[in-house]
Amino acid sequence: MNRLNRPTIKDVAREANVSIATVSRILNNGDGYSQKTKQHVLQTIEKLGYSPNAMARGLINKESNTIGVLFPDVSGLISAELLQGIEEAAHLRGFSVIVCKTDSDGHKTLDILRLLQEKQVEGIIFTSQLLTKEFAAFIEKMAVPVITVSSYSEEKDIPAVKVDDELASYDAVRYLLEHNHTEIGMISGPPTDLLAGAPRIRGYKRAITEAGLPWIETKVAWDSGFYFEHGQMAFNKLFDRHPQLTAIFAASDELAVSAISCAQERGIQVPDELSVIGYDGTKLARMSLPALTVISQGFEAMGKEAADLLFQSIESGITSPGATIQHTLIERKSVRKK
Amino acid sequence: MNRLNRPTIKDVAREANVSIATVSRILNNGDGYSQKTKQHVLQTIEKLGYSPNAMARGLINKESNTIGVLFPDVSGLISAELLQGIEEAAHLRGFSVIVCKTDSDGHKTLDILRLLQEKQVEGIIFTSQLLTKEFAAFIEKMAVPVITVSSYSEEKDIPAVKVDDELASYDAVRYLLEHNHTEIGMISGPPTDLLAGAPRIRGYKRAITEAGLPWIETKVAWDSGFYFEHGQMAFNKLFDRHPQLTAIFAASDELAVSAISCAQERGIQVPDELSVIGYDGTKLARMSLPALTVISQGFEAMGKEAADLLFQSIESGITSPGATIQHTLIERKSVRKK
DNA sequence: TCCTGTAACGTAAACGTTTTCGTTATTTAA
DNA sequence: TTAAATAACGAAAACGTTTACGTTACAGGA
Repeated sequence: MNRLNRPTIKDVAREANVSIATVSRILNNGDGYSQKTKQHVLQTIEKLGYSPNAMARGLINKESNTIGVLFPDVSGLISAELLQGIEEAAHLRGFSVIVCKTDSDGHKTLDILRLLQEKQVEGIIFTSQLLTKEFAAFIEKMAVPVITVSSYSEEKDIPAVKVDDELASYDAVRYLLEHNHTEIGMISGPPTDLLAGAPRIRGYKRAITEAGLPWIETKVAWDSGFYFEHGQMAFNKLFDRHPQLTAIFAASDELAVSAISCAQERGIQVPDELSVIGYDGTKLARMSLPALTVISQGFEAMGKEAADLLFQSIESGITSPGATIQHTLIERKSVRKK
Repeated sequence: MNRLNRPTIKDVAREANVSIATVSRILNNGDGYSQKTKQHVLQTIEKLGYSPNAMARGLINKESNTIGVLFPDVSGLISAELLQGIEEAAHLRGFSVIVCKTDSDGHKTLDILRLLQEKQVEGIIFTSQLLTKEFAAFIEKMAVPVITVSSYSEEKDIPAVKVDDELASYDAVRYLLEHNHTEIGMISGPPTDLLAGAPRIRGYKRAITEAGLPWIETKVAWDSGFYFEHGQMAFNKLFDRHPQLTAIFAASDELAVSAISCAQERGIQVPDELSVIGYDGTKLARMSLPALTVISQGFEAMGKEAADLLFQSIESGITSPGATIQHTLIERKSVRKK
């Protein structure tokens, strides 16, 4: 008996007067036993409360039925909605998901990868964080499929599931332009952020210049991130220099909501005097006041898609090509209609 | 060589001309080897890129270094913030966390428990869902510690980490009373919800009656849940019957935010004409407009506390007494100051 | 000198499974 | 009737570890 006093397949075999091979065959519904013994064994399994040990099983089958998911931070809506989709897809396949938080710390990330390797995960989903060459090399040695979500890799041939950030931003600003805005500012993430910073700024710039409007660098402002707290300073920077702005494109839902708050503080009405369009399309956008018009990434579906692709890789052994997810524009109440 | 061509301890031993026992001893820094062989073995480990197999290790040690966490739904801020705390605590102990979503489905929940049992998790955190006798019986047989969070069990002796919902609600309504409100309505969850419905209504009722105000049943309204979508109907029910209300206690952040939206729709100013106090204290409350005054449960800290208690149980073998978390009232801008 | 102690290993069993071979007994075909 | 096929099992190896136990070699004490 083990420490936990859990019955093993041996206990079942002994109790049922058969060999462990027979019990195993019945559990995996192979063949090589009569219906009578099957019933009998099933009954003693029930009687003893036996449950197979996935570690022993995995040891011999070389499978853990587990994947690992890495988030820089797990406390927000983006990770939550992604996880919802991932868990859903995993559960359908009988897989479990181990959730890890990296704190965007390279050292910790490597530690986590090492841990996941020891745990024999069969695949890895890497979200919202640059997959560096170092990480890629490590995972390469792990010899399990990876897929990045809302990210990409320094290394080629790592599949990615993401929206086209530049195009999505372009569409957001186009929408503003189509509603007769010409004084459009942007609250962005840091331009040094190659994942969600720079590309969105590029989209903004392209839409502006294509519309024949002057490209004015100070019309895009940012702080150090994409959270609500980062919005305030950026908003103030923006409006101190450009009080004439009539529209803002914010690079995240939280930044957009922050902008609305700041506007209100200055007595600027949204959307009457200032239109705001967000980016992400989390549940927060629906709950904003006024409800936020956004470019939606559809995180839950994205998570599901990523997991599905990962499982395809796991089963087929061939690395997925990835997928670019179609963003959508959801019209709500934060942009003044023309 | 295995399917993944990963080197095993045998490969290391052969390459280094020692026995696997020696390699194992070095890896677990026991004693019984010279510094010279240690260096040599470490080098060949590095050279081969060897990584121990946690399943084999766990099989013999009877440990998985893994806990399971069950959420009814994983897409919201509450689960996200809880998870943040849980993951943090687990990682410190070298544990991994498997996240499962039950969809509040009893059958699925049992399936998941079975799966976690097979995976040999060493503990279970059960959140925001009633731990029925059936579940408790199953976990009892698993012989691993459980702890409920924001919930409780039909069975005695199951430790719980939660705030005192009734008291917290009482405090919320007291706060409203102290700010000279006498016409106070409540947007609640369904009173049939024994976890977060009934107790919060009780707290409301107690505060009202203790203040000498009449208990009017129609002043508490609800729909089928605690989400943003559930708020609208409840708000309308409430205000159609009681347009004189000057304050609302909402049983969740989302319901509170929903109330503010609905009020705005009716041209009611918050907080000038209507004060709103929320319950939960997620990040959403900070981002609301006006920023939401709330009873905060401190989910991240709660998750951490629950995990810490669980690990104590795992290590000591004795079942935790649980803990009731102190709620706090965070004053922001959604309640009119007296 | 011989004995004892200890450092530095190696051998092999054990963990709980799956699976490849047997090995029976029974049925079927000729 | 007999040979061959098949159904219904059991024995044992294997998966990658840890660990109890045994063994060797050498140092030090008497």
